[in-house]
Amino acid sequence: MYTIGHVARATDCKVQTIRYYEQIGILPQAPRSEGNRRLYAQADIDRLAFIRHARELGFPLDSIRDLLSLSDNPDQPCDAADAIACRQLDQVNRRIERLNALKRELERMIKQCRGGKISDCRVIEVLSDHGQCLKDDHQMAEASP
Amino acid sequence: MYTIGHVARATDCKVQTIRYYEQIGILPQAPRSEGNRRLYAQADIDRLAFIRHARELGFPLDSIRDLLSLSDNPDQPCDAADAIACRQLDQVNRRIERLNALKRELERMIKQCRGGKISDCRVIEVLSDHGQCLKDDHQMAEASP
DNA sequence: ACTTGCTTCTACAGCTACTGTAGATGTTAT
DNA sequence: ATAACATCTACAGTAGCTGTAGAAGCAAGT
Repeated sequence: MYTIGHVARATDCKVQTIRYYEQIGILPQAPRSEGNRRLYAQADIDRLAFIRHARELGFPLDSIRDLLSLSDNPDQPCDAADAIACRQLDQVNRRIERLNALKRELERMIKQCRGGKISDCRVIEVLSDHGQCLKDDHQMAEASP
Repeated sequence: MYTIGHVARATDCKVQTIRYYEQIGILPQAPRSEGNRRLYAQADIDRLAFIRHARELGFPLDSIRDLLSLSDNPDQPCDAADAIACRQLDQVNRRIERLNALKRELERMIKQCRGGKISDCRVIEVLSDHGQCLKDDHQMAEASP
């Protein structure tokens, strides 16, 4: 069993954040020692590491709750899990695409920079790209019944 | 020139959020109409779209400010821009890697699900992966089974 | 046993990045 | 001209932490 401080160090997460996660129910209530200290097992560390990574990737706690429900209830009806997984996969794919666009632009800039000058930075254009993700204003003419 | 409502619709961003961004200086003070309404140009829409995408990807406003400074000051010393771009590129690469790990696991689950049962969901393991990103505590103890 | 020093405890205030609401005023369609 | 809606300012509230205060637990050295 690990102390909260150990868990915090292992996951690069603030002690208060761990207590906060327990409070909002995304981490289980930790059992306590004689002296009322929280005690954690490896599984708790894994769960917390998962939460932290997902948060850093920009997932809101509600999505993370969803994802965790997949591993918390491995016996739930398959189509429910499938729906959650598909929805999340969709999100993940979109994120990867946009990150790749940003990555390419940053690389282009760095390369150009080595050559001497930047002067034309297109980071904005790269992520503000109207074609692939925005309002349906201009693409709803496609599929009407 | 566009109204704030138009900009909000074009970028899928709340009107109040736009005013908030102006207030904290990440968007410029918009010029006003006769009747005191804010007026925006296409460049503002692009900038805002960029900010929104970056936020969705989990970048804090401070990082976004940094990125925007690249396009705001295209004539700044190259090494400063280079440092910012490299730092951000690094972040981006790490995010992409982790998202790919999550993607693979979600795909595995969905595939398995189509086959009938999930029962072994490893989303947590996938993102809590101690080998590639966490504290160096047990990096060396890894060799023992 | 005592003291020093660190960790953990609860409780609560403060922060970032929004989001919602109230009440007044501007703009547009009928 | 009047209704309906958009925008204005100002401020309160929310999510997701983060910091601080003050008390209590615990481990090491004397």
